[in-house]
Amino acid sequence: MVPEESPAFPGVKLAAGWATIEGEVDKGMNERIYIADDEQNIREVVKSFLESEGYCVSAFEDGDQLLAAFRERPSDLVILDVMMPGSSGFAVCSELRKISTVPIIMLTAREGELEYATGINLGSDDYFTKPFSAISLVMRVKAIFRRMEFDTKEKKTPLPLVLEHAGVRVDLNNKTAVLEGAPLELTPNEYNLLCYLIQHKDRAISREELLNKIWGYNSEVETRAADDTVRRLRKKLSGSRTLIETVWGFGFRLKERPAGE
Amino acid sequence: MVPEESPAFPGVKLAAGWATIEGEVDKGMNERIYIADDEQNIREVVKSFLESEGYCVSAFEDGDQLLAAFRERPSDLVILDVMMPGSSGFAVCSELRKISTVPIIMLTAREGELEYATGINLGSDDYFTKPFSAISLVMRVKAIFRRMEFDTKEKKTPLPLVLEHAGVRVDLNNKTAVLEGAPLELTPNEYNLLCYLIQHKDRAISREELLNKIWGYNSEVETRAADDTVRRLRKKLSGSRTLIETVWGFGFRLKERPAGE
DNA sequence: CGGTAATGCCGCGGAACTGCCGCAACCCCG
DNA sequence: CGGGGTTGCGGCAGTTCCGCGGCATTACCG
Repeated sequence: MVPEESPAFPGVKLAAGWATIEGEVDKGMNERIYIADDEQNIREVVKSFLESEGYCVSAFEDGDQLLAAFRERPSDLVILDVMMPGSSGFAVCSELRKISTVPIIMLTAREGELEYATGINLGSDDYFTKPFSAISLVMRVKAIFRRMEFDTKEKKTPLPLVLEHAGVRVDLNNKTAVLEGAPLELTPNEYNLLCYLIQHKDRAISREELLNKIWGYNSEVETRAADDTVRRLRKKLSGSRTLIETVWGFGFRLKERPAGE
Repeated sequence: MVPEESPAFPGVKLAAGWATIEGEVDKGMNERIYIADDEQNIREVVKSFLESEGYCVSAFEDGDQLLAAFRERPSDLVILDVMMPGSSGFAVCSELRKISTVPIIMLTAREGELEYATGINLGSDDYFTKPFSAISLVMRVKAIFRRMEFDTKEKKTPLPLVLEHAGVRVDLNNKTAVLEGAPLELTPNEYNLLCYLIQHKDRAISREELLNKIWGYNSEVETRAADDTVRRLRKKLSGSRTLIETVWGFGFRLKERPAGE
């Protein structure tokens, strides 16, 4: 990556050393973050830092604008200054909490402003006292997203821990698959595909559905990508009684191979 | 606008009309929760939040009172501060574990990061570092109850004081590890990691889970940090029958090396 | 206040994975 | 039976992921 100049701070190199706080490049995750602060400095430096980590950031001059934008289109995380013209950060926080459980980070000028919240934050997930380190803030943001992802992942763990179909057994706990007793080496995509197919066995599933459920709704892959994974999965399942049929012009369907092949 | 004061707790600001988290409706379950914390703020805020979610909450100023109440009438979940007058949260946790398998959530200040996973090893189910989000805590509580409901039938074995796996023995009392009779020199992180892996042997564990459970929910380390500790632990375990597999694109899994070689 | 251990981060190189391309085979339908 | 769209296949290249050595910082300790 070529060192890029911050538009807000000419002469300040973003990529020199700290732009890549994590070796990760933009993965296209693009969680959206709203930030409200009346100080232009703070807005822009925080925005720059977060954007360099791949987040989609919108900055607002006061909390009311942020609130309006949030009602229009919610974000995945909110950063609020406490001291702002118009509604205070606390008020905005409360308003947000009426309509959402979005994670909120509060920024405050003095330690005392949050004294009542020592140890706990009522509505916000965390708070920072100015002056704060932009890197720390970025880390905290990432930690919050990490925790959220873990929570949601744990939450949607379905009831059956073991899927089985025609000699193929998939253990959701181990993330392992077994074919007639022999372990089956599957890549992540193949594994997810197999799970989804078994959970919807005997049902015709469109390519569109597969792409949405396995590759994600905002995936940019082409339709044929599903074909490839199906093909590779078929190869590894060859010889078993599990069969992935093609539904011509539509998608696929998992069936059990009839006895006399 | 100023956030309303909680009628029950003057000085503690609560937003009017908190949206029920996840919009779930009160099912009238009324699970009972005990919480012990010497800070009144925390007690009352947590109590309010949990009660607004339909739980029956009792708060105690220290762990001994909680313990006494628990012996009198057990609760369905316990929240323990680590730093308290009288018995520490860890001590209370151990005592509780002698008589019950009740889920326990530990709270601690951000300092003392080395003992992050101590609570986990003592049998607590989760670990929060202050400051934490009350909403996150509530979500965690709900997740625990959700999981409990799922494996009600599954009988939890009382937490063993010595973990063993494929020639590796870990003594939770001494915080020592032995490999085939020879003492194993482990750093704190390595020790905690090994404990967690053995306690969840054969299960695929994501990096997020490792970071959350061992480094703490508010930790700011990068995900690759887990890789490093795994690597160093692998090195010390090389030559044993204990194997830490990598689950590509996900995390790790502890297994026993097959007989061959 | 130096020395040692522990820990996390960086960058690299290899390996695994994955989407895409072109082509041939296939299917449906008139 | 022929044509147009669809699907399967081998190969390929770009991307992502992971383990490793090395290094800087921090914590611990005498």
